[in-house]
Amino acid sequence: MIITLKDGTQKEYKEGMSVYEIAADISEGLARAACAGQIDGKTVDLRTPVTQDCELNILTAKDPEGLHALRHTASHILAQAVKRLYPQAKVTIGPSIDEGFYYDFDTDPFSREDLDALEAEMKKIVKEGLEIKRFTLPRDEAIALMKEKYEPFKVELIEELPEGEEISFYEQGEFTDLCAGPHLMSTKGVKAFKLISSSMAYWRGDENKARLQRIYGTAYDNKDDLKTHLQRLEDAKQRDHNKLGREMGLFTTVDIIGQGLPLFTPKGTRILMTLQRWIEDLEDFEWGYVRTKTPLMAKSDLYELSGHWGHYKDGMFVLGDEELDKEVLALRPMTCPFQYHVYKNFQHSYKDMPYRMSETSTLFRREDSGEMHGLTRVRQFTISEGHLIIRPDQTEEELERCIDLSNYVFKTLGLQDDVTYRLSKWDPNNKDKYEGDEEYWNTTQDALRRVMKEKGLTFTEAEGEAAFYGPKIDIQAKNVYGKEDTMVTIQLDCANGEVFDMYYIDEEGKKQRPYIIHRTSLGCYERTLAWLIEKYAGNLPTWLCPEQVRVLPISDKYMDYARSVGDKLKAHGILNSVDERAEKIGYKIREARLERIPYMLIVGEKEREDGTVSVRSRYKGEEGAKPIDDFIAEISEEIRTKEIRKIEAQPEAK
RNA sequence: GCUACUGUGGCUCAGUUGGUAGAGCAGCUGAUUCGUAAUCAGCAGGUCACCGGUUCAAGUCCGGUCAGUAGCUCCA
Repeated sequence: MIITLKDGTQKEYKEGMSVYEIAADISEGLARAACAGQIDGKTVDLRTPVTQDCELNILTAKDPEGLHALRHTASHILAQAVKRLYPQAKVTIGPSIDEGFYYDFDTDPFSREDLDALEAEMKKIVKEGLEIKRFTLPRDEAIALMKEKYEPFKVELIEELPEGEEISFYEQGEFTDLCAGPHLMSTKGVKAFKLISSSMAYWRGDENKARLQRIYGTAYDNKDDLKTHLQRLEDAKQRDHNKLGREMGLFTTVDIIGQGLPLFTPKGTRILMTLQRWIEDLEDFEWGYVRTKTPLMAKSDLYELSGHWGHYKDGMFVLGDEELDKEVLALRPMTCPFQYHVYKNFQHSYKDMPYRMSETSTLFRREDSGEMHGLTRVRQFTISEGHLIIRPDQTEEELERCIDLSNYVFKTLGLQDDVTYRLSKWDPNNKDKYEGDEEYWNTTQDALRRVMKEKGLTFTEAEGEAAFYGPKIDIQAKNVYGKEDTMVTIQLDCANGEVFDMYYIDEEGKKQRPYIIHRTSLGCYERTLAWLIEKYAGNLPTWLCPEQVRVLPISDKYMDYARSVGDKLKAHGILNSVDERAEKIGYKIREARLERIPYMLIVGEKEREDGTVSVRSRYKGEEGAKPIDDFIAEISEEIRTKEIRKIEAQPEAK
């Protein structure tokens, strides 16, 4: 058979040679580095026999799939170490993930000391250089083997495999695990690894099932990559908005006020207001929205009609007792039905459509106590909410415009490269959670999919992530720890027009049902602020800074001039303060840098005489003296265009 | 909500086997009036998250509550 390698060279081999044998034939070094193979684009185990002409690629830890195999092997080594130190522990599953691997065990919780001991045991196993052997068994024998080893979770997994499926096992020394592979040839290939943390996880992600102990780790084929990875985790902690945002004095939380209820300081509020004013003006003046202001609470009757009472009551703050009180109110977890009633207040013609409503909307959601995190998951938050009441024929055009708007917003904030798109679908196996039938969901999901394809977006599809009334386009972003959050959501809803008896008058004077698009443009302000802090490590673009310029007089002889500079900046709408303290100029500069002020204007005798300011910026460092009006013109332009400038002179970390 | 860990002045931390709180930074006051990454001195600030228990004695031990962190589950 003829094998075509990655570089295009062709070689002839005897039929049935394994991927590993071919790698060994190419070079010893390649065989040593090999983690997996790829036959005609399909990732395979190194032990896989090659039976016909094909394109063969030997994957090493430099390839993502190769690294996955290595980490998967690392997870098996972990499992083996756990079985050695805790023979009563039951193994479950242990896949590789983007950042490393994990393995879930049914056993007692692990402490950090336990993890260190396991790490030491893993090092031993790696050093033992155990050969990893693969074998397959028919179903009953596979079950028998796992029963013999008292591994009930594995038995359950095998029982669920479809009839006739090849059931493979990997064996290394005394440890055998049910596994589809691929794996390295020997445990010694896992050259650098670290156990990161342990925590609880539910068997099959179901909170009613067994509680397992999950150990997270990461692994590489060399120590340098591991070191880089661990360093990156450290650096990420420094950018964590929950730490940095507090350090910068943007927000705080107070025990006695409650969980998930952040307080914004004047500085933090300034940033939020800058964002909010920008979004409101953008929507109202450029994107054809009308603004509403609707109540923060409503009678339970409203939520009963909207379906939230049935689907979401546990997530709402309910005021009053249904049993005792005549009237029960609830704080709103969304704005939908409120805006529907604004629409219903007027009779609309087909010519008025689309009717695009927007609201800077504060919402309340009773998140479980373990769910809160910094500014990204809170109980009270404000979003750039909006509902577009549209004719069905306008669906695609309006969906596209919603995507365009949020793309424009992200681009302006410099965040467009960090987002991924997701089509959030219903779960056909869990119909109770959703309103509407199969046909409704297929039609609406198809519409969203079509729009995303037309926009040329790459996106993933996720079952069970839809709203109960319709599917969503979710725009996702990751925080510094790699955890994903929804930043913007665009939802198609063809059902609530009927539920709320909304209509418009068509060309023939007849009533027609509109469709509804639920959408955000920037999403949640708190969450966006968190994202910005992490993205820019606190060094926000000038237009978003709560203090854009600080005026630093050399001594208080020049204080009057400094104040006049400050006033002049203020008159031009430039946020600034004058440092009036009797401190050395070097000290004042240091303070301003630590506070991440983009521009410092230093004024003294020379400046007072010739009407200039000495500019020091975080972008260019020392910029020299220039006329104050020139500086104002420059910074005004930067703010007006919302320019994102790359910071060259990094402020010193504390 | 679940599991583990954590909780000392605004921030970062110290506090030995339980003997009754300490530093740096920030703050305030005074002095210094200064040319580009920390001027000097002094002062003030804590019922050691909260509640209860053990003890002659608890920041230190035990229980509960609240809050924080990671992960799980959830996120209309």
